[in-house]
Amino acid sequence: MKISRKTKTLKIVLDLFDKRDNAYSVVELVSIFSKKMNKTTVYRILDRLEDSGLLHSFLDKDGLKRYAKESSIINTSQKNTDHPHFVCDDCGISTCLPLEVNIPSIPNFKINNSEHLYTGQCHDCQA
Amino acid sequence: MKISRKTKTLKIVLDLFDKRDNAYSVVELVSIFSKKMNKTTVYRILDRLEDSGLLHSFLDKDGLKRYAKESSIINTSQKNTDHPHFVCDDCGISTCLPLEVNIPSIPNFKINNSEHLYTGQCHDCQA
DNA sequence: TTCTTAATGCAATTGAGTTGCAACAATTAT
DNA sequence: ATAATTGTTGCAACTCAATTGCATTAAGAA
Repeated sequence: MKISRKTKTLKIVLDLFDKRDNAYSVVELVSIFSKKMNKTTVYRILDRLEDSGLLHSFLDKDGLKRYAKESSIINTSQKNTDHPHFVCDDCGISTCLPLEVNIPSIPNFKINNSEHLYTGQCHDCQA
Repeated sequence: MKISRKTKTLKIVLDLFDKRDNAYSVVELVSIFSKKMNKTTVYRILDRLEDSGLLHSFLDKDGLKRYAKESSIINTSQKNTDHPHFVCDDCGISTCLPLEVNIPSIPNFKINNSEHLYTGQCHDCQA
């Protein structure tokens, strides 16, 4: 799928992701944009942006969906979704980690996809 | 927390995990036991079993909580929760993978916990 | 400027998971 | 063995992220 119409709301969402490389939960985004667009619209725009390859998503420890720019990982020859993600237990900030993910080969299992989530403290939250 | 009372429903749940080493989603378990106990009871028993260290849990790709025996990983000197999990895209079967998980050290990040989820085809579902 | 249809807003709905509370039953004390 | 204690269960209601149907709006093409 491609983005067929550059609407006002779409630009607002893209602006945020252009400013920062963090990953945002949908809940956060709905709240951030609550005065500017409907919650359903947020969900649908994120969906579209993921389909079109501009964003990617993952689930955090609470099962909440988080989105980040597809390009927000620095070094990547690999498939972009296959990098680990980090979520700070304290402040909730969430980022893509510029790390290689090596998919193990396991007898009798054909692995198509992997998700790697790390949690802990980010730089600012370490005493 | 410890299991203080060995109730009938608790035994029913334990029996299932004793029989098979797979990981089950709570939704599956609620369905499996629907004639024998209330859905809330299933949730609470699983909670208790995890607290007491007999089960561990993780979230699958759909954000559904899955439980498996704490001992269902074969070789382990490491902390039990830190092994990868596999969920078959086709049949949904889910298992713990007997693999080492090496937690990377990343400047400015203190990592306390990691979750690793692989999806693809299990042995039976590969053509 | 008009037409086509993608995109939006709103309200209602779904589904996993949680909570309050009265009733029940596993263990402990008598 | 019986009664008292309190952990456990069932039920109904609820929370909250996410989805859906439908009428309305607006972006881009004709």
